[in-house]
Amino acid sequence: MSLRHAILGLLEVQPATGYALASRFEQSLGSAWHATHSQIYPELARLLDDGLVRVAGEGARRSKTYAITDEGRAALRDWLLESEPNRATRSETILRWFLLQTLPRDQRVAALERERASVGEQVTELQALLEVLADGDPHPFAPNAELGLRINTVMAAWLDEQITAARGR
Amino acid sequence: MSLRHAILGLLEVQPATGYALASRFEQSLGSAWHATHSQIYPELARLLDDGLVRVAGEGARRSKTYAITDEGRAALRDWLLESEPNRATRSETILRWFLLQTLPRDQRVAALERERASVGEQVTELQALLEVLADGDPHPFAPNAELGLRINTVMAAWLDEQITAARGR
DNA sequence: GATCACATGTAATCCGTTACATGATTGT
DNA sequence: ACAATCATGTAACGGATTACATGTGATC
Repeated sequence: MSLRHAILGLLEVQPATGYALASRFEQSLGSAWHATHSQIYPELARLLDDGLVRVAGEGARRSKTYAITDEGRAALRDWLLESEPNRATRSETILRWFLLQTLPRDQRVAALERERASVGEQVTELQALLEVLADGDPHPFAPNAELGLRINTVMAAWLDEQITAARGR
Repeated sequence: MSLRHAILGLLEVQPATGYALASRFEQSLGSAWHATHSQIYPELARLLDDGLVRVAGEGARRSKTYAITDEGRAALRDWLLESEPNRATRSETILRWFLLQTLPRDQRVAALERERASVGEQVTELQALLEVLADGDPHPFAPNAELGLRINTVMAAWLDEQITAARGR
């Protein structure tokens, strides 16, 4: 149940509304896990039911701000330290790259070049994000962007090599 | 529908039984996509229904060997070249690493060290696999292991830095 | 007054995991 | 005989995506 713990982690940093969680998900955890409001709201209701979060305040536009409880903190800690990690990863992007190797040379080169451009954009975005983060006060999830940037950098280098290899025949 | 195209990609390399596909999934595509026989068999039935694969032969133990059809090749090519890629990634491992930053220092260091050991093992396995692949005749999916190795290497370096940073306070 | 961003929910469908269930062949 | 591996399937459940649906507050 990763969604549950991702939400607890975000709330541990700071209380938030469901809506705010949806955006922070993308900003902070986007390169590792993804969720939209239609998953987040029902899960918040379940977390409330289980006493792992509480409603810390209600604001404008019927908004409810949720905060993690001590029980929630214990559940997060337990998951991080006691549970057996699931090491599986899922990346449709990388699956595509692998399957491109079944295509004829010219089609493969063209597709690899499009992928390379896309990863280049990703790298640029992450570099910009890191500069913003370097200015503001230190954010607990700042290292996430750094890891994302480095992974994207090796992916770009791999694509470059694949392009060179596919062209050079 | 990534599963469908992953199967088509594996069959494009070589015809196989559902059982063989399940093992090749792990070997060749494991670091990008994961599937077990309970997904593979029903999907093969659907692919057969849609004319994207055919039964190329039946062998011992009621086994059926499937091969990709021209229609299947066209569907794979279309997906790779014409469809909008889904760039989302999902890694419970990296999510964990991010959430570890919510833990107190000593617990965080211990957990990071366990993660570091696990990535170290992964790196060793991939290096061994690459040596095996370097011997045999060139396999279309050999570059996959190389990318996996490089990503794991930057992850190991990142963990090392996190450990140093967490200790040094 | 219109539009945009904030804000919350549900329903239908699809995909993935885990568990159940069975049988054939090979090697010891 | 027995165990391991090969081989194929189904069922139940849970998680994720997409679509539907509605309302509030701020800004132009």
